[in-house]
Amino acid sequence: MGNGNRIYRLLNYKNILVRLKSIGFVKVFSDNLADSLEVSPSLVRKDFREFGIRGAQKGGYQIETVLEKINEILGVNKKHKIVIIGAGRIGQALLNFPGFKKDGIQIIAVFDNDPEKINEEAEIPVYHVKYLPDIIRKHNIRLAILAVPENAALGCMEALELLGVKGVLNFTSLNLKSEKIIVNNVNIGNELENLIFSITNKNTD
Amino acid sequence: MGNGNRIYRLLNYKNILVRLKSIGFVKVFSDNLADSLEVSPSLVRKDFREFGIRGAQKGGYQIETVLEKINEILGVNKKHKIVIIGAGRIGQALLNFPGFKKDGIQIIAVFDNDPEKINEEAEIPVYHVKYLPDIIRKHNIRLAILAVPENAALGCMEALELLGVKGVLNFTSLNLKSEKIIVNNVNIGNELENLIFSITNKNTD
DNA sequence: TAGATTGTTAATCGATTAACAATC
DNA sequence: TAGATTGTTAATCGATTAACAATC
Repeated sequence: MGNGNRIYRLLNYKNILVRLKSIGFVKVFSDNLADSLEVSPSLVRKDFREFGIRGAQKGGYQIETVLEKINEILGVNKKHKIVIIGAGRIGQALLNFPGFKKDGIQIIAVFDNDPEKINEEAEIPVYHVKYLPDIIRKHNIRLAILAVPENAALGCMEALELLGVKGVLNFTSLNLKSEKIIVNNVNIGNELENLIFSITNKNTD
Repeated sequence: MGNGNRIYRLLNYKNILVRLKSIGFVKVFSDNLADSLEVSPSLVRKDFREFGIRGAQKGGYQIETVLEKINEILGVNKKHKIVIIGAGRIGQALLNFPGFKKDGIQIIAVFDNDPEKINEEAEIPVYHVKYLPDIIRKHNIRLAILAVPENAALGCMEALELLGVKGVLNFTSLNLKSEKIIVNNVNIGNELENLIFSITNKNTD
């Protein structure tokens, strides 16, 4: 945990600020952001101070400045090359996911072990998984998205560890951990079950 | 927040217990689960007590009993009928998502406004979105998965509110809120950016 | 019995909020 | 100036852990 939630808040601030900017806003107050994210204004100011984002005592925060700083903090100013492992439905959905098309994110290749899925001539090529080491080394790739069937997940993780990959976004239902790789587990099944719990136990006030 | 994290832990306990059961285990100790989830044994015991799951002072917890209780708490013993709005790549990936095939989850229909995507004869039919009200009322549906383009998200939410839907699992990049509906926002772009932050700022200890 | 594990209370820890002086 | 907002400290709140009596 630590300041884990802070980063998610930062991402939310960013989304709001991008929208505000697009409708011509220039300044924003901690109060506005607090309302929108349902936290206290103190927390917004504290978050900003934590990352060295400074406001003006009277004029609030300059949206442009805050956005630049947030992008710098998040590291999205730099190019990030990623690969997707698994060209099944989830892999393909992620390949075309609009949220990955922005910022510095560049999908280099997709991998699968099904010959039918291979397409080395595509704009973003789909290679057989046996070429994974070559491509990762050639492009010095540090990030991988894992969208394979559950029974292939551990094997992929081992390969990625050996190849020196630094981060994995894991869409399999296996809760993966690694000493060498930072893993972010996205468990869609759990998200649905959590929602089911919430509507079942909703406090009807 | 509140006990929000507690439910996610419960889902993780469940996943571990299912695996333990499948390899023939009968009992489990708070210590084992604590190691696996990287929390303290006290917390495991506290979580269980909170939901009325009792162990034996010497013999730990009966896996079968705990699983039944967890499923009861999560409400997955009951049938849950859901619809998916949006038959694009994400919608289709979710339609075939293995994690949704289990438990009491039943996907009734998919909706889209693109005539090319309509397929009313499929095993899980894809209807034009104009039939959304009919189907929701007919099947008394309380859960919807939102997988539409960003610009259609707010309109869908309004419709779902009017139709009395109780919960929405939102895959659009818009952070949705509602007075009437419990919304669980799954922002895949944010998850990737969070991972990028983590590998950029990793403390190399 | 001795040993081990639960159930539960008290202590700790960290995150969030309230409050307010500084200042534009 | 008066009013409003930041920056920051102290207070609060809640979640987690430590500790240990109860007990099998």
